[in-house]
Amino acid sequence: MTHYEHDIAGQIRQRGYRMTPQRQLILDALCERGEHLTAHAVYEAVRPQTPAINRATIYRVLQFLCALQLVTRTEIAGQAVYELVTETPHHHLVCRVCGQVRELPDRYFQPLAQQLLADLAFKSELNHLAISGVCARCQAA
Amino acid sequence: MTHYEHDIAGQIRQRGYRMTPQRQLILDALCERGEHLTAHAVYEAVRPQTPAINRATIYRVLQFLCALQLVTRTEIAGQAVYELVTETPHHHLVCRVCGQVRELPDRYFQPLAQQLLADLAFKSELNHLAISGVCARCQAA
DNA sequence: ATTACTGCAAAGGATTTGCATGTGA
DNA sequence: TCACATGCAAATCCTTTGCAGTAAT
Repeated sequence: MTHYEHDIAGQIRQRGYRMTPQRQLILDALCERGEHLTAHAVYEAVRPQTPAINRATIYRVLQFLCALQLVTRTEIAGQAVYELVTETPHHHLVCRVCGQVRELPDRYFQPLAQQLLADLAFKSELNHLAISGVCARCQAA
Repeated sequence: MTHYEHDIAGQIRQRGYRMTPQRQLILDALCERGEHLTAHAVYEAVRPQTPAINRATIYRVLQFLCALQLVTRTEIAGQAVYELVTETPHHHLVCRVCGQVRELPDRYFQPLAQQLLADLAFKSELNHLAISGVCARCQAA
């Protein structure tokens, strides 16, 4: 029962929805791992604790959490992955060659976000962006 | 037979692969439309001219072109879309509310790309990035 | 007591694969 | 010629949906 989950449970109820054991477990999984998890990985993480849980529930809950903007969905290397939205947004550098994923602090994007707002009045939600490229190690090789 | 396609045919052959009518037609479709096309849209665009073409071929050719970095694949609003890589890269602002997609010139990303290279030695390939947010019109509403 | 949520099972859609045939270099 | 590509059909994977029952508020 961490800070995030507490917060989230409150937000869910405030908006007129219900906090269920399934939703709690899925949030726990997303919180504990921290990494981006595929729907399948969430399913596997939750199953030991609730073997009766259904895949459809996983998908519905993830969709629900995305709609509430509590979770983000990104495609990395052709796979849909989900991650909790935190107070400190971050992004990902994905190496096209070795597949390594590295986190990137949000401050790299702040100038861009400001410019988009100033020039185009576009309010970007840069929460979990994946940037493809080649990492230092693979450039050397 | 445009500039791009000429170039591309050469690159394909140089690397030891073959230029087939199917590949040419798929490239034509991507070139003429310019927009991002789904695999299905490519199929529909090509079918009038080669009714015998198979969906599997579309997928195989798109995969092949992505591997050669002649085409990019991005997910926009949950849909995989493909687009020719051009000399003038561009990106996309996707409004979360109304779904509108607007092009964004590459120069917005150049400072970021330079910083990633300088700080982290990461050579980003910012070719066809989708940024989610809320457009000016939807912010007002 | 309501009505949101879940499990189940089946459907749906997108993408991949094995294999025989065809074709570009 | 001969390896690369395509067509066909079936398989696979991911995700969604209808419905009846269950549980959170």
